Amino acid sequence: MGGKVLQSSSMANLPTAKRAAPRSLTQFKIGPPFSPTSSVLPIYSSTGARVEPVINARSDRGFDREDGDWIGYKRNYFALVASFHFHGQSVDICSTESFYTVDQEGEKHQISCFKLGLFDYCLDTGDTGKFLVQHTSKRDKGPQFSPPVYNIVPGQLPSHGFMKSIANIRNPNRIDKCYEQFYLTEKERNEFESSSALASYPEDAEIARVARYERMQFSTVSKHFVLGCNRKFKLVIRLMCELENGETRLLATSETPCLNIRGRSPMNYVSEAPAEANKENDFGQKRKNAEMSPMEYSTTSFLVTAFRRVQGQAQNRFNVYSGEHVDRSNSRRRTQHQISDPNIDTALLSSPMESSTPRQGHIVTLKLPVSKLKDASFSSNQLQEHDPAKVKLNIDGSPMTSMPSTPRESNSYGFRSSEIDPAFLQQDNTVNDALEEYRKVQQELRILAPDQDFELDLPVPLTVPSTNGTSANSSFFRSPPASMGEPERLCKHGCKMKTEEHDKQTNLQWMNLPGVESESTSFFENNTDSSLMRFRNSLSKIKADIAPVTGESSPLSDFSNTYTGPLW
DNA sequence: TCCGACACATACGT
DNA sequence: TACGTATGTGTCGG
Repeated sequence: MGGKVLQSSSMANLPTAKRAAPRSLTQFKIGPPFSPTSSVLPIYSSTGARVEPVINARSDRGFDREDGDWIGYKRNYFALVASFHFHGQSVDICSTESFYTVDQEGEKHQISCFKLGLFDYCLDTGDTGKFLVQHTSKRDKGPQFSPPVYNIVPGQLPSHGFMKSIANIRNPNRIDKCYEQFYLTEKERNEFESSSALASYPEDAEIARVARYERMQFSTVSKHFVLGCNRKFKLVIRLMCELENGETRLLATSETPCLNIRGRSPMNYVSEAPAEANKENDFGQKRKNAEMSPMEYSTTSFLVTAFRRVQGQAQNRFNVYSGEHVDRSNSRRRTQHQISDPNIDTALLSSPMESSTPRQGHIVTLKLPVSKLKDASFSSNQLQEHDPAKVKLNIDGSPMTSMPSTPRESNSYGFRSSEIDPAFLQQDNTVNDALEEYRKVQQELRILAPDQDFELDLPVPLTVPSTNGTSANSSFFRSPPASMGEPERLCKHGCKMKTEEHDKQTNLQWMNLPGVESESTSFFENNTDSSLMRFRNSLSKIKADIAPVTGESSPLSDFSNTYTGPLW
């Protein structure tokens, strides 16, 4: 691990997964960085209709629930899958439809390609893109990469059970087949309408349906990882697009709740009795259960630009979000374990200057350079809340992942809809209710204050098409191209042995594994995404501002009671 | 105290 | 069932 330079373009030592021809890093390089005030841009189809992106993501390995906190270990791997789709649209929309966006200046830009990436965000320092590394299966002996940024089309998130079942496959045939679930085949990517988005995707780069991140670690190499001071993170999925001019823009983000990343130091166990932490070797590193535990965090395209206009609170983005993610995601743990209150915990850990814990204060104060002390002091009482609008997109992404990977609904290899994450399939009702509510309220706002611009960005996670989608007949769901030929069947000694019948049997057994059936992946248990709650709260504020002016009662008064179901 | 490097144990795929 | 591999983590030393 240590001492190795992060590689972004090498394909050496990767597993025997099916891969596209090597390509240059520049094809994956993110374009110019955002200006600090840039924000999430809307997406429109060629007809001018607004389409709402929904990000679905889940961690299948590497994080544990402990005393109400999410815990990860720097030494251990974590895994994550992410996909996106457009609300109410088929996942094959990119083969028939094109998209454009409109920037802050009102300028229209054609979208040539969608991209999706995984980024880290350090709540203690506000740093992003500095800590994640991806290993190959060779671990210390292999190279390390920055997490890749995928060229991606809409897709369906595979279930935890499915991901579990393919976590360690080594059979080349299975790997090949698996690869075809996660990436468009040659045939699929060649079947599109000339005016569609898919026509403008890079020809020489893979196109993913689902972004798969395996063997990920929070790097211990980073110089920024100072003495356990930076240990609270969020993982952020960003849906981006590449414009015709080559620039990259942000379209939506989804993030985890606060993750407490433990290193090997006893400092990372401050919420435990020191003696307890030191009982275990290597400073309390706990042996982890080998069972993969799922962790879900769906969603969000959100924004608050409207509130700036309506309420005149230009800085409200931060205020609106501040603390809310943390509070909501940890609401239950707070009542049960005060010591694990993320804010209290953070105050101790990230405030060396004010810490009442001699060990921490002593260590950090001694070793932190002045500049770092200055940086650390800001987080004495609160974390640096992640602001998706203030991201830097000039972070290189490795073009490679360690494994190929995602299931389609059904194909010639027998993948079934049960391998799609059930949570992904259950979003419709909740989200449709929210969407209807949103439209209703927006209409009200226009009536109440016609001279105001109430162009609210929809913050709700949106849904997959349930019945009217064309997935079943989509070119995205066809068999892999014959040109790929029949994979050579070899035994472990390299002999061509397996018969076709044997292969079928093997695949059937694989598909019938108990773990393959979908299981609950409700990781954040309806608390994951606070964007809808924020949205509703903010609408209420708008209502409160407007209602007195108009002096009329409004259905808006009942907004908070309109929808009482789970938000996500 | 941190962390790279190596070693070992165990689970799992074939 | 043997074998090889992936991964969690124990340990040493700089």
